Amino acid sequence: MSNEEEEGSSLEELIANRRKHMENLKAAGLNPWGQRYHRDRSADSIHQEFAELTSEQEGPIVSVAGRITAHRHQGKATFIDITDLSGRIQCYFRKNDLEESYDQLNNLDIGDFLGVKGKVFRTRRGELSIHVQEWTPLSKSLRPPPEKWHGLKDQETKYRQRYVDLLSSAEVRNTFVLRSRIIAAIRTYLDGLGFMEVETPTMASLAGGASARPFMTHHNALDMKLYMRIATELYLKRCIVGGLEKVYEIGRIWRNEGISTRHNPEFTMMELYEAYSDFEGMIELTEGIFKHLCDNVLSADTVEFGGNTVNLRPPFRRASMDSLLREYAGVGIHELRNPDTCFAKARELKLGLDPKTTTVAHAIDKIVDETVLPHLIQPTFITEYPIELSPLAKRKADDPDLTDRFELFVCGSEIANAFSELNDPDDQRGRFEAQQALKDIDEEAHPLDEDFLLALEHGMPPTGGIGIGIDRLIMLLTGKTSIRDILLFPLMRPRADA
RNA sequence: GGGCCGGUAGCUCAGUGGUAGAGCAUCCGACUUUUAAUCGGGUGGUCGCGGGUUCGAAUCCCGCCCGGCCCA
Repeated sequence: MSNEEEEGSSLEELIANRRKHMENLKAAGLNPWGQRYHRDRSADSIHQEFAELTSEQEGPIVSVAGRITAHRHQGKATFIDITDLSGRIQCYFRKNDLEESYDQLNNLDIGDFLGVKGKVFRTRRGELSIHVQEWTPLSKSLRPPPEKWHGLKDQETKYRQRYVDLLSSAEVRNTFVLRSRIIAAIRTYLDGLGFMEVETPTMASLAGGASARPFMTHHNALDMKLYMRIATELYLKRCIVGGLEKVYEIGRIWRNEGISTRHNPEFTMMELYEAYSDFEGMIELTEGIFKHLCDNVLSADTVEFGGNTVNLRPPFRRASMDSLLREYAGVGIHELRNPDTCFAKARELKLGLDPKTTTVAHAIDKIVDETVLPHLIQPTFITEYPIELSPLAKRKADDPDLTDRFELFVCGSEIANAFSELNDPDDQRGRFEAQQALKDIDEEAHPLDEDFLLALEHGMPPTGGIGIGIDRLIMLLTGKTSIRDILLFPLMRPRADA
């Protein structure tokens, strides 16, 4: 042909082309950046509603809006696929019907937003479509989307530019829709049980309630050091002291640790406290949540995760840490609480732990990780944690070296952690002090929280509490083995040249 | 922090020492029920960045950046 301009397909030229189309639309009196648009159907609802429509029949006039995901120009007829969050619908444009506006279709590009109005019909080839009578540009996409068939594969771009990942993949969109539904279902379930959702500080002068390194920040006006929270536990228990009885919080937690397929520095935790309950009550509650999710979100009892089929329909297996250690490590929990036995076992397992820089609690944790967890594919409550690992949990009545606590593991991954809450302020002070004694070798030791002890001295009823790692749970329910695939915008190093 | 793998056109990928390729997208042309539309013709590259070896480097060597997987 004889175009005077240099035509090319470098990114700059692709953008220039789209800008030219934008100008052409403006010149034709069409606004490429659109206005509010009334749509009376979603793409999927049309497929639902007119599933039985035959090629001989004619449906009503409908209006839909979405992104152009395919463009099949065929002389005096054009097919354009419009995709919205619900799905895709094909739109059919004829020159006879549209007169001069038909020619303006040339100025639409894949990726643009478009509103259409027309009659529902079924094509010769059997595809339900909209015979367009009116179309309205809603927004221009000045940059080209990923390839239509293979989509976006590059992991780095998928994470750095998640919007591109989302707009080019219904599967990715569905993962995040499912994430939202899971969290909504948990709220619905807890609200139905009479729990109230509360909000506690994400920044405070102390970061307690868990073993982790916090992020630090600074408040200018007060000129004070602040920590980002690593758990919600100690504030939620203050709520129980105050008589709120049944509280939960679904909120962001920050832990200053490495990044891996299971760790992002900020993540979401659900913590819940119920007065007059205990860890047994938390088992019932956990199983209730899973049952609710199976029935209302998954509509299934099993999920595929990392090559395993996991049955999430309660009840789940319960096993004490002692029995599991005896079975898989050949040593009981009471023996392991002895530092000599513990580090001898660690050496035997080649865990590379140095007694001078490692606490017994950490060593026991590692031994369990190494020997027991790989065997726990199906949901399993590990119960009766030793006191060293559980500085905020109530002692077992018949064995004060153990606690009324459990953790729920699925596919070797911790999903929940719960216990009967320690409400004896003197015992709690002792536990905090024991943590302080470890500070030299364990920088993640719990800080001593005087204000929390003051609260306990006012009296906290017997209470059951639980924390559920929402991201881990969502990984499990969506079958994603990397946390980055269920976080919209995972933390990335900045690009040097971008 | 360590090991392995990867970074080439807007996207998906070939190319392992001798003139940078394909498909899709894009541009031009044909085509009034197509659908990964089809057919014909074009355009498009700092081969992640920086050094080195070589007559010659996307390719070999060294360093760095970013990402993935595994390990600690």
